Amino acid sequence: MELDERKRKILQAVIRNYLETGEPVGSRTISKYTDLNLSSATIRNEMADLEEMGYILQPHTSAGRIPSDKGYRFYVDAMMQEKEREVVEMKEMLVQRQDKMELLLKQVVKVLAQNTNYATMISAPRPQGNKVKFIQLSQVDEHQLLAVIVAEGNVIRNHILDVEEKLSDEELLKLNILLNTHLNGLSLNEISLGMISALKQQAGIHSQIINGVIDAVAEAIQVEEDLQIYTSGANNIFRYPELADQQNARELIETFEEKHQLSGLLQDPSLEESGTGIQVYIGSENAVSSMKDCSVVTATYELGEGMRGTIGIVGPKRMDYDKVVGMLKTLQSQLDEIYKGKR
Amino acid sequence: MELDERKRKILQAVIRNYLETGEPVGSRTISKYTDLNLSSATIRNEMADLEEMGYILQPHTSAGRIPSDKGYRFYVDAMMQEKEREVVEMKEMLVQRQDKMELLLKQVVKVLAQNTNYATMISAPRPQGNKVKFIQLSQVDEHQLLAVIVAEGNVIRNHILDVEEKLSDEELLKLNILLNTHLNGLSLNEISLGMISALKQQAGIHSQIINGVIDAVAEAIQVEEDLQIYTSGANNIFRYPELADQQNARELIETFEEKHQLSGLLQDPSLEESGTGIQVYIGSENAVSSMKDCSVVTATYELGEGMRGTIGIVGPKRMDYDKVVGMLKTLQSQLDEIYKGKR
DNA sequence: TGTTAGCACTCCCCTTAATCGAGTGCTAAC
DNA sequence: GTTAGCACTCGATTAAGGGGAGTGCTAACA
Repeated sequence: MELDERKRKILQAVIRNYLETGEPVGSRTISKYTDLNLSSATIRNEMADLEEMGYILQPHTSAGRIPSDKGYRFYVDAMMQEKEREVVEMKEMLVQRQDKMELLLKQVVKVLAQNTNYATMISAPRPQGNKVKFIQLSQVDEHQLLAVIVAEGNVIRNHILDVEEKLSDEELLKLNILLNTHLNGLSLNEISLGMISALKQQAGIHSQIINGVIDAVAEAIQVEEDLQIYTSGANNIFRYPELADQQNARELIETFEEKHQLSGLLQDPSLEESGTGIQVYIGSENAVSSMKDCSVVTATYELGEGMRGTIGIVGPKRMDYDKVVGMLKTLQSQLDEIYKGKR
Repeated sequence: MELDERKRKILQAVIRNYLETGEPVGSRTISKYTDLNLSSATIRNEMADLEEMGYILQPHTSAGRIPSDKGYRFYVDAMMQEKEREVVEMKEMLVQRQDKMELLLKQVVKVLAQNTNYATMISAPRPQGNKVKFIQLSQVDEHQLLAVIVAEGNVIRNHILDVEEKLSDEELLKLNILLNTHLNGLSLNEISLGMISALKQQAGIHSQIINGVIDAVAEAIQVEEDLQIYTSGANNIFRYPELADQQNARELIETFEEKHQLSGLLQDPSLEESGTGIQVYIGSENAVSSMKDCSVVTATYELGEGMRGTIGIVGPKRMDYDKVVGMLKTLQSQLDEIYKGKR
């Protein structure tokens, strides 16, 4: 059987309607809803076909139809094609551009959650380069040294080191030069144990300090395995009865609290796959079991210097894909602008 | 009417039983539960008295009794007195002492949530001192300066500044000395506009940089109004039917997502009030409306150098106060030890 | 005077039955 | 190919009824 124009229209009408109401939709509704001027009986025939083809299904006999995952998939694919052009102007919510990355990300998910009424999540952009760019040791007070390590992508890490006694300015300068000349431009793999012991030797009595610095360096430039994830609006799931029953709600909330479960969805930022970096997972298409009744829309964003992260929206399968995709697109460009404006 | 020994015992039995089961408890149960050797009829008489006195109440006629807020209050107060002595050894979960404060706090709430099956929260210790301790400007690359500000309590803030052109080492040194001599030891109030313009004048062509530094300083030493709050185990509320209905659950989850609502509970760390720094809010005793059916136990902890934060547990009114208070006490001492071990 | 047994009564909760109605599939006519 | 009509299905909602836990009260007992 083929999915002709009329079937497509009916399918779309069913989905649209279901997106709005959350209730199974019957033939009579469609008959009035569309401009096809067909009677409910005809619609019924077509719907029976659509069901046979797997695009829609009945929760039980003599209920209306709801879209199947396959149906949603059809709808999303169709919509995405249209979406390719427009990048709407989004509200000026991000206007006060925060310098702190963390605050920015938190704000983004929050605003997004408020505007969409879905649960949202974002992974912090992870630097691709992970080389030491700059190291600075300073004496903070009698017994404390401050080590600042700047890695590529301006990832900064501070580390307080305890020392027995105050270093003189010359000693400090020497150590700084020593560290910078040897470590700058190196990645984690390139720092060998041999090099470290050589450093220690040159540092003489301050070899202990080298240890502390190396630790800090390692921490700064290693690609963090568990990416930072921020979430917001998890409570929105209560808006959707089909997600809000005890068991389900609890699992979902837990997933959002234990953010590591989300990393699977937010990892792998491959801008290539679809041209826009936007992907839609419907129902069991995503691997997180607690989200098997949800849809997840993710978008890869870029924050300059090849720093990439992923932003995601989790909602019911009947989510307003149209709006969500639009928002994510806007956000992508906004984030880009923020980065540009920032420096 | 007076709360004699027997009444007290019965009240305690009612509460204990209710804590376990979550069901209203009847006279017959108490008659067997306690070692008073009284018939259910006698218990009934006493219970009627207790109800009249406001310690317990009936959800509806011909149901058992449940503790009122006043009843809980009695129970908690009585228990706290006993509790004053013991500080149990807690599991060695915090053994791998984290250097990063953030990680430590996250770990603490998580472990606590897992062990208690309640929702938990913690506020990061806020420094009392808020004076500049040390400032360091460094050239990171051609067009970027790194400003590091260390405030008292070793609160460190980094700030990347853009500059037109590279500064020479002498210039940098001059600026560093300028900044440190003028700003060290000052609090936010003590940095006047006059001082800033004087600084700018002395900085000459680099006055723009001063602006950036001042911004960073302000950010570093201002007492953060909204304290950092970490939470965990909010999903645990689903374990308790009396909290888990749609409306309630949603509000609670939201409260835990929007952490700022929690700050009221975690602010004001006054170790003085009760000797242990542990406080219990029952039902509407706490100000957060979504928690009117919950009890909240908070404990002030100290992480050295007068840095104080608060840790809190939110659960049903029938929470296991005994266990919770014990845990919090242990935690207090553990955190203290961690701090000591750390430096 | 305090304690207890007994009993009628209350009221929630659970189960079962009945009704309702939206929506279907099928058939026959247009 | 489309439509009207109709019997049918089945979840949802409502109603009724029995069961039972627990109470308050009274009267008897130590």
